[in-house]
Amino acid sequence: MNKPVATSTLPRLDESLLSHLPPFSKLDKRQIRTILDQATSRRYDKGVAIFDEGAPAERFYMLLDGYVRVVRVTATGEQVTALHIPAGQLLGIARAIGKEFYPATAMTATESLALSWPMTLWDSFAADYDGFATESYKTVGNRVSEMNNRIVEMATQQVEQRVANALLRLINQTGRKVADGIEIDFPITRQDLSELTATTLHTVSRLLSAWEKQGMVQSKRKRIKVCDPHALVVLSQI
Amino acid sequence: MNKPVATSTLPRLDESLLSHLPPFSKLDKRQIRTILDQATSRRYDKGVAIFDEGAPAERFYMLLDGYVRVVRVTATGEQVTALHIPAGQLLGIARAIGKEFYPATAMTATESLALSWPMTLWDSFAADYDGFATESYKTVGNRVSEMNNRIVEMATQQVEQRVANALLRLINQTGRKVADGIEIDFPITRQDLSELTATTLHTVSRLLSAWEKQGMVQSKRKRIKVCDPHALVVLSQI
DNA sequence: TGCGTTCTTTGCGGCAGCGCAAAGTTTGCT
DNA sequence: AGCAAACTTTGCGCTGCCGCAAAGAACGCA
Repeated sequence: MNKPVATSTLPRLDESLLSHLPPFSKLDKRQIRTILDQATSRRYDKGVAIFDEGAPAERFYMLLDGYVRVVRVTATGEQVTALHIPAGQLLGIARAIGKEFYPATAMTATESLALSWPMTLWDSFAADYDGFATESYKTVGNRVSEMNNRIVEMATQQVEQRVANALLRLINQTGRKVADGIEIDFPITRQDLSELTATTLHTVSRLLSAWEKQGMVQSKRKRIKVCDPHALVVLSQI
Repeated sequence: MNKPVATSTLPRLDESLLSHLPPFSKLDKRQIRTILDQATSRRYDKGVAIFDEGAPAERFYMLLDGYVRVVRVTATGEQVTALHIPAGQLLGIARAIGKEFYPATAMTATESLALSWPMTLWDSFAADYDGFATESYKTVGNRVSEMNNRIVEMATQQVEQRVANALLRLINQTGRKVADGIEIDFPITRQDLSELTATTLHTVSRLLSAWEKQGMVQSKRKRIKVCDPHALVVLSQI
């Protein structure tokens, strides 16, 4: 779990970075300027931790580019991915749920770019900026819903259905239209998918092979393209 | 899913009902009086829904007595219990996570008593009463943590360990010391336990039988007593 | 007290998916 | 180009757990 090397406050962040994102979309230029001037911008390599589970929640983040996996590690060292977070969302908002320590590790799934602020600014943002608190709580709400869904899924569905669901969620969140299908637009391994669906990389590999034979997906190393989303939906709803 | 019959505002609610509960503990007598005067008190039979998944989130609740299961029902009618909520906690606080509809069904596990307020009061409570909002968010945070734990558990542990964990959680939350062990102080069936741990009542029954033979638990109809919690801890951590 | 309902126990067969193993493929590095 | 590391595929045997079934035990009600 190697930390990123350099912290850099870019000379001048453009206001358009934030102005269209929900937690900030109600603010005027001057407010956004202020917020940006307080922010630290940092680039992260792929596969590094933005913050670690259990560490003091000293900063909160806005993911500007890339994808982040929210991961928990078990006593025996296995990783379980709780969520995928796409660009444009807040991250590490422990303060919004009254936590002083990060409850999970945030790991970049691709090279990523994020702004961050000291957690001490959280309360002033919430107080000063209209809609900021509300939108943050909505973010929490969405994640709660997603976790809820995953619990139900894992409790009631078979591996094949869970993997189908995970793929569908991924192409919904982060899908990119290509020639003959929708591709997950970041590198994702069989291992990653297995950690998302509580199975093994072997089983995922077998499933993808089978689906490929049926023309539902196409995959190569770290790339998965869904050709027939509808077939997956059908599969997932058995 | 039969609804409770009678709504009754009791003649005079005692302030001590709320004064020691975290979301209200920082308030003075006059404030609590005001809050109580706005509250509706209602008794619920065992096994009824306090509110239903998907319904407009029109009220929020404080569970004064009893136990509530937070349940989601799948397309095929199976029930999955996401959480158990003991007395003394807020319930149905959809507003705290920016939701307009209840994300799950709250079902009483025992006869219960709850106060409730119209959701329109949520914002004024948050604005007027010191600590109310913060404590509510902490409640959300704790539930997020618990859900997270359940996801990890279901992803990595075997049935035996999950059931052991569920029992331990139940005796921690709602355990009552008795002669030679700790008893879960509300009626819980094998079926209930299986819905908590994503398995079948048969498997739960078999496990309890086996554990009883080893002297770790004692159980009768709807009652489970843990005699050797430590042994369960050991089991759950394999 | 007797009867229906709800809950629990136990046996048995089957199979989904895991664990292990080994070989094949792609990528990055020097 | 050549090698190591990372990722993927596939086969095979095993087993934990489910599904089905059926009987037994406890409770609630008339």
